Amino acid sequence: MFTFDQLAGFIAVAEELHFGRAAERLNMTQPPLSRQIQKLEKIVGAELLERDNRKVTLTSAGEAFLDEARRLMALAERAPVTARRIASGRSGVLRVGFTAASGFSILGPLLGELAGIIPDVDIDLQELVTGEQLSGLLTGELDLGLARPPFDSETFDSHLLYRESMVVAVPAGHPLTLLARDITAEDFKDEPLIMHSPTQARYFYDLVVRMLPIRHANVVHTVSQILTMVSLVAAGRGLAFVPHSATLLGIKDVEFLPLEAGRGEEVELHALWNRRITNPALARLLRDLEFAME
Amino acid sequence: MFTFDQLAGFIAVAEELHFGRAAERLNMTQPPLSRQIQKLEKIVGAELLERDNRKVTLTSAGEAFLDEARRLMALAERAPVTARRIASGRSGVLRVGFTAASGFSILGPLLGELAGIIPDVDIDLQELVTGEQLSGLLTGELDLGLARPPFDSETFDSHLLYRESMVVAVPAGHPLTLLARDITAEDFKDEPLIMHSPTQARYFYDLVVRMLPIRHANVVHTVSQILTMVSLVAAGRGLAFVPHSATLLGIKDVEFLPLEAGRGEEVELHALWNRRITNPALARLLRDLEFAME
DNA sequence: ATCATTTGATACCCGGAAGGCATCATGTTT
DNA sequence: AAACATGATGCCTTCCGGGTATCAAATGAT
Repeated sequence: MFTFDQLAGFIAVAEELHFGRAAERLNMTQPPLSRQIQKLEKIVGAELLERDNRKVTLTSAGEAFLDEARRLMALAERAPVTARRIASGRSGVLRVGFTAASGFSILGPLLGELAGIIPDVDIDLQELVTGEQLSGLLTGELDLGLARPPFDSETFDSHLLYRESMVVAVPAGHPLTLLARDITAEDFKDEPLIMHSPTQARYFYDLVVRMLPIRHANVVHTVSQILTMVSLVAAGRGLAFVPHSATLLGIKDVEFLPLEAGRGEEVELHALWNRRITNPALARLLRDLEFAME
Repeated sequence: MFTFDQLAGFIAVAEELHFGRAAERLNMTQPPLSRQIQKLEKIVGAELLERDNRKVTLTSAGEAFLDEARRLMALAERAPVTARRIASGRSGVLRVGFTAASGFSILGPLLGELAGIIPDVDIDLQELVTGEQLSGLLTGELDLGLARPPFDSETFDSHLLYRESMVVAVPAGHPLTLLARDITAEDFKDEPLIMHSPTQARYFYDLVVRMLPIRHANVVHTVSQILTMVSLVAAGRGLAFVPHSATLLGIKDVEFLPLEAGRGEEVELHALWNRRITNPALARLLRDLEFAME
């Protein structure tokens, strides 16, 4: 394999068409340059220059090789620059997981903010439930998650993004929508309930269980995605407790009713990340966010 | 400037993630390899590998640099070949990028056509996704691409080669294969979907998103190569939307189902090239093609 | 025709870089 | 705690690349 010095030498000679001047340009003397080119030609296996003891010309193979040589040099000069940019967090890829619910509320503004702080970093978005985000953060497939508690604060660091209240999704025209007052637990006694999955959406499940004594009899479905829940409500399969941002989904034939004051616990959405940060772009983001918060 | 040996050393270590094995592969001992990498890191100005006294991992800067290093090595290996070809009297080399999907349909006939128009030009084929082809065309590493929209028509000129319809790839014996009718969007409601990468395979991604109401919930993988998608389908990981030519891949345990008429949008394959043409062989090809089309 | 000039190639020498061997340092496993 | 695994370091030797001096061939002026 040839060396970069040989390429640089060849480029210089090809441009000057004169060994002496090329050598001067390269801050060396002519003899080693001559040998460099000879060696290069031997490695390439083709004559690149025609020496005619009075002038130097490029062969057609030499012209083609000059192209390649320039390309190689340009690439070789750029490579460390990009590597340094990534190491400093100024560019690269940030893999962000988000839950369906957050996608309809905070994700847009958050992306705008990210674009302000790390504009050269590509954001790779993946919609995942909290559990998937946690395992993604552990394996390093994900850099940042937008998810709900609980998660292990030993391994994950986090920042509270916002709280929102829970509301009840009911099919349009349902008797409860006619109530003049806020909803209470009593109102659900005989209503079929679409429940959160205790494994996939543990946070909501625990929350709802805490809010009202469940009557398992009435649980008609257990699902993990808010969107799915609301769709089922729209289809008249029952009621569901969903975070307020679900109202932004724009699903037809569903109404959202506020819960009795005090009973409507609030749910949280956190930005969270693995404490063992490996992605410089994330390190930079967090550092700049710290500054912004103080 | 670093040397090709350092690049080769880095690539070996990055692939083996083990200095000893990498050294063995390079027919050298471990100590000089360690120093080689250290020197390379010093030159690049960034940590490329994380040594943890038990295992070696790539930093994100290292990942990016690995990419560049591979490109450099590939380019460096190809350069002498093209030079020799030209020196041996053939009039040039045309470097053609193609997508895996096009490789199974149009590539064969196209090569025949090229051989008719520019018989003395060697064709250098590389399988690349659309995004890689575009960057290759920009840097001049590629002369001609066979790829799908979108691309910037300011910098690239193109010619539509053909259209084909999309089909659904399902694991053999899947319930949907028993359906007597064509598939509709409703049929996927609860099916895991193997999705195209929004960055690497933007065209397909946009198309599929357009075809069926976003149900991110069911996306199990995002991949960029059609072949990978079909393999994942074969492995029973889910369904996938692929162009009709994927049926030619001959992968076992996959069936392809047509989409409901009207819903199955057609996808396009274009031949495209950089408007700033530098390769005379490409100029000749295009000129002769113009003649043929008139 | 001869000789000075130009320009790339060759001969020879020297310093530094890269590889090999032996060994160290550190973390893991039994 | 001892053996093991694995990357880093120290030291020696070899070889490659650059420098100086010189050669070789072609040109052109007298």
